[in-house]
Amino acid sequence: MSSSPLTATPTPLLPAKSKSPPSHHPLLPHLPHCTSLRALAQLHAAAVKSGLGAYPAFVTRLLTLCTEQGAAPAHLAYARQACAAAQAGEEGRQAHGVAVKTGAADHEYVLPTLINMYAECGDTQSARAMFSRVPDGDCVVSYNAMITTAVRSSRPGEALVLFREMQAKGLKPTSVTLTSVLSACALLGALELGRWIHEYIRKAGLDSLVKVNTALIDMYGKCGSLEDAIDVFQGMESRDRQAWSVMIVAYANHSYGREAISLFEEMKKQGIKPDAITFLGVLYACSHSGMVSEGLQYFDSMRESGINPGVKHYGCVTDLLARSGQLEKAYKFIDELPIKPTAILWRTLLSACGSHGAVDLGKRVFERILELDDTHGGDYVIYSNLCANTGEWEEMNRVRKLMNEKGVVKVPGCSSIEIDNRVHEFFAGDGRHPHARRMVDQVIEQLKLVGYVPNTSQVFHVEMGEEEKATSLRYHSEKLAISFGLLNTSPGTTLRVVKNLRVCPDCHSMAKLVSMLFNRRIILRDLNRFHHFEDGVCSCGDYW
DNA sequence: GTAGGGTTAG
Repeated sequence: MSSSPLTATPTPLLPAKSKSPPSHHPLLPHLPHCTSLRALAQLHAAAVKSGLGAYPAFVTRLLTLCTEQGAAPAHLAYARQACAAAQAGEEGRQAHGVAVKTGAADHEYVLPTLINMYAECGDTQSARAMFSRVPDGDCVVSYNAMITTAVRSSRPGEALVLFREMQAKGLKPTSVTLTSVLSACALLGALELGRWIHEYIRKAGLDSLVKVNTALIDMYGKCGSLEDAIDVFQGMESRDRQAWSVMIVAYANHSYGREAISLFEEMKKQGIKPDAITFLGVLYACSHSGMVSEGLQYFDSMRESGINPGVKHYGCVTDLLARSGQLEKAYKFIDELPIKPTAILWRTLLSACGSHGAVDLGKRVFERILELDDTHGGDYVIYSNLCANTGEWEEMNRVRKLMNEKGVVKVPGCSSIEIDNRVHEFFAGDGRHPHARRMVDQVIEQLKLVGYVPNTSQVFHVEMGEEEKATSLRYHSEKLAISFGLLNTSPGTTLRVVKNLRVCPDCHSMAKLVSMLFNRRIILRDLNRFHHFEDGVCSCGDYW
């Protein structure tokens, strides 16, 4: 423990978020009458419920009382929740100040809370400062807090580095560590590591915990191994809503719409009530399996289940309509929504215009997007590609010019491959990664040998004949084809490789081909994360 | 004290 706890007060201070608080806090006058910590907790809960939990004067007063009454570590948690909820960095700092005053700041229960609080307020630096104060040897929970934070901020690689560090120190991971690390694996598509963790979980006897199993299902689902996800799900003794939901999403991700839906029906039969996210999974499943009418029915049935549709549900319905080619209907749907449409909704439609070659509507949609958000590089790319594909060269040039004028930042598309426990990431237009070059070259060669034409995501369904199958396959290929080949090996050659490996015969043979090439299991998936690529070294090289 | 699920995207 440090003898000068004040040095723990972080600098520089984050500017306090200028959320103008309401002039009156109905619960504030009650605070002084709370004579027990329990009463304080209740009042705090009420404040959070009313949305005024982070009202600065309220938080300050709460903290003062906590101090007076000998703040137990748990009370800092109330403050943390309140501060995090409002991203109130300043009030969080006050909570920290209270902790320092009461000598609780270095308490083994308090440090993780502080780490988490700063992380949730976006102050990574202070979170790290707190972490560095954790003495070695008794810091599993603090590690957990850091790992969780990294995962939540989409930095799975960092989470894995911390996990390794923990192990090197001989710290025993808990179920919390393992669920977080599994989430990191899911984000990275790191199946081999995920399996290793699964083995560890079995040996540690943690494989009956619902949360752990849910994380496993999610990891397997996102890493391309649906069978393993099903195995875990079926092996569970009890399943809660979340477990059912992840399994539904896993099916959906693999384009098993029917299975996703029968699971949903089964879930309801067993008396588990779906929530908003379960419905998202169901809608997602429908839109990615071409089940338009079913999707619309489920959308309509949401209110009967007492759930109000949110933007994301609208997004799924837009996708459902647009992907199936009902572009005008999708346009009307967005236009007539009870809420103000977001750029994402229009973007969903724009992307479908792209795959359906609908320039005219695409133009209208593109304009709607620009009204809302003209900083998103992807919109310009999709629209200008659409123009190029339909021969609208003038329009294409205009868009490209516009893009330059606006100085839009292009975030490159990113794909990743796991080879021998190592996740490699590749970025659009960057062919410097040694594995990437070799792989793309070889894959292209092999594809040519079997008569596979690059850039053929549209070709898949053409040969199928049957209308329904054709539509269904188009979903697979459009959704699942990843722009692995954005690494152009020769001018004009774009290769697309399929993400989820067992959706259709074409995809399957692709996967087989790729794994034959390397004689080992390979996972391909797309990630849209931003990483730096310096001196020819991919930052993912350190992950595992 | 720390933990699991969610729309679009070249």
